[in-house]
Amino acid sequence: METVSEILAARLQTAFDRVAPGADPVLRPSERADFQANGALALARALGRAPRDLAQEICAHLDLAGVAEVELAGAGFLNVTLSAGFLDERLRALAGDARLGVRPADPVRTVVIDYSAPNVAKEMHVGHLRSTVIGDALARVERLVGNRVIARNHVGDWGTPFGMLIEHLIDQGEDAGSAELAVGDLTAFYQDARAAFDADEAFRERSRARVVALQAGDPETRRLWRLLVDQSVAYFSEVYARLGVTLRSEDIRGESSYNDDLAGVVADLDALGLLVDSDGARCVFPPGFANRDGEPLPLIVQKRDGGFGYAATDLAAVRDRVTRLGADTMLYVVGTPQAQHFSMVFAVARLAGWLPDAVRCEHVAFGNVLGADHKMLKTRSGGTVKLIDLLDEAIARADQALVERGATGDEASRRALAEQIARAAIKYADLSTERQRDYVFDLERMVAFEGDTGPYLQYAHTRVRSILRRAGATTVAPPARFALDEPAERALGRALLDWPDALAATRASAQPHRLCGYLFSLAQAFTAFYEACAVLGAPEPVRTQRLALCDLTARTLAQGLDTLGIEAPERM
RNA sequence: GCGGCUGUAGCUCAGCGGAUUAGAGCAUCGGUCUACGGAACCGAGGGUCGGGGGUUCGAAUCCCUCCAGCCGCACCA
Repeated sequence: METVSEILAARLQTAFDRVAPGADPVLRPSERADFQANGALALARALGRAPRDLAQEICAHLDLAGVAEVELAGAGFLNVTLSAGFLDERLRALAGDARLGVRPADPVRTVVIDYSAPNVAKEMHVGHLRSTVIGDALARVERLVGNRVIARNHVGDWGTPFGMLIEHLIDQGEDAGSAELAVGDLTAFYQDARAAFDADEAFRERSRARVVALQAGDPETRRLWRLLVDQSVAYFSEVYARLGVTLRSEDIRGESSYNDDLAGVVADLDALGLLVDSDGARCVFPPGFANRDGEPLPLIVQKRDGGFGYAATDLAAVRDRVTRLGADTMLYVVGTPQAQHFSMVFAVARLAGWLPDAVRCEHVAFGNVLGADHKMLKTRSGGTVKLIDLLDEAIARADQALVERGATGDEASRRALAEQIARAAIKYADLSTERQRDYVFDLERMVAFEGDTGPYLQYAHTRVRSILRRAGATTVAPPARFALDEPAERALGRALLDWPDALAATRASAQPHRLCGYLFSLAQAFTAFYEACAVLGAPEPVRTQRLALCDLTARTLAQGLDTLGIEAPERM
């Protein structure tokens, strides 16, 4: 079904086109009405006319019969107030739509989302939290609209550290070593390897030789490497499961999976005449990038020693995703520090013709997670914070809160609920800020049930569900009409109709915090309605109408939370 | 030095070129209760939107400049 804003936009466009073809009506949500169209003001300047007169003229061409009332206000704003009949019609359509007004993508597009990207034999820490949580939310958003989503987990599984890691595995004994990795004690494993490397010249020598053997494809070395990778992947899968993240092991395409393509990337760049030899390194100099001395900045695809840089891997991945996967959109959910790197990689890919203009390719950058001191989040001893420790801490706090509030039921189900709340707390806190900013990690606030938090949204959902449970009906009959006589009813109805637009805004900007903001305002609209309007005790036909509003609210909240990767429990 | 990101209420954050009082949440203070979960709701106080210029009828929003913080700037990913 068409969304409310689409219907309005189309009608307004028609009117504006009559006055100035192609002029943007500048339709926006309004605090003074349901929507406002500000386009007349900008247009007035372009045409050298008086804004109010122009707005008046547009108004005369505007046909909103059966949709809304328009009022000319201020300097030339068009205030749009949706009519009761129109709201009724749209809500009845919404109530009968299993998709809650979200149109399936047509045509279906292929969206490749690169996210999470932990390193083999290294702990998953807070640095991976944002990529994992944001990427997974974006993947869910795309799936919801019906696009074909291909998740790519660009795991760090290659490079010089693996010589050292494999030698350490040998020293430790395969069984002991892999056991340590399997239980997720990756920090110790990596640090011990590092310590040996730093302390022992013989170990260093072996490590270097091991890297050579690995790259040469020595079978025994590859077997040991595979062991490291497999153990780590098993651990990652566990973390994803506990976090409620949809990444599967099939989504993993480690850096190593592009090894066979790297020589081809270099050769093709060379054939295209883009390759420049600089101090022995083979580089591409995309225009518009300068180093600290103002010289052109290279993207190094092949190092002086013949090894390939990560730029080569990223270029190979771009090519693979465009040509083999057929990507229409590619999102890279990677931290902000890599902005320049990605912008160079994309620029080179475009130069080489591997990235057609029609393919949207975007670095979905995000800021750091900070501690209470506003510095990068670290443990008290200064180490990195394990992702899983963060989750455990949140679970403990959520569980404690449940106990304090006298949660009933057995310990196992309470614990399960605490885990749902903890996931909601952590994910919502991460997703609800504009992603480019750094944000302060404060468990106390995140787990709180008050305010703009994940648990508050879950709670709002349980309250709606409670009403529906008491009503006893498994399916709520759509009313013959939504009267919406109470202001709180009307506000809730309006909020429900906005869901597809909120989703669209989230997609266009790759900003999950828009979805969070929408859900929070929906929850607030519901609680205001809840305070003002009795549902079960209301006389018919109001009761049926209000029950339908409750049903839509419950479905929208649950759907919205699910799209953020957050569960919506029935009770809490 | 060049480039990027950030700077909005005591704290954490929204804010789409617009309309008297720049919004939320938390915290503070004051209210609301026999409906359906008070883990709620309503209200109040609290802001030179980092500073200064400029464009505009109109700027937190666009442009310039300065300040502060973080990050990047050739063979680690």
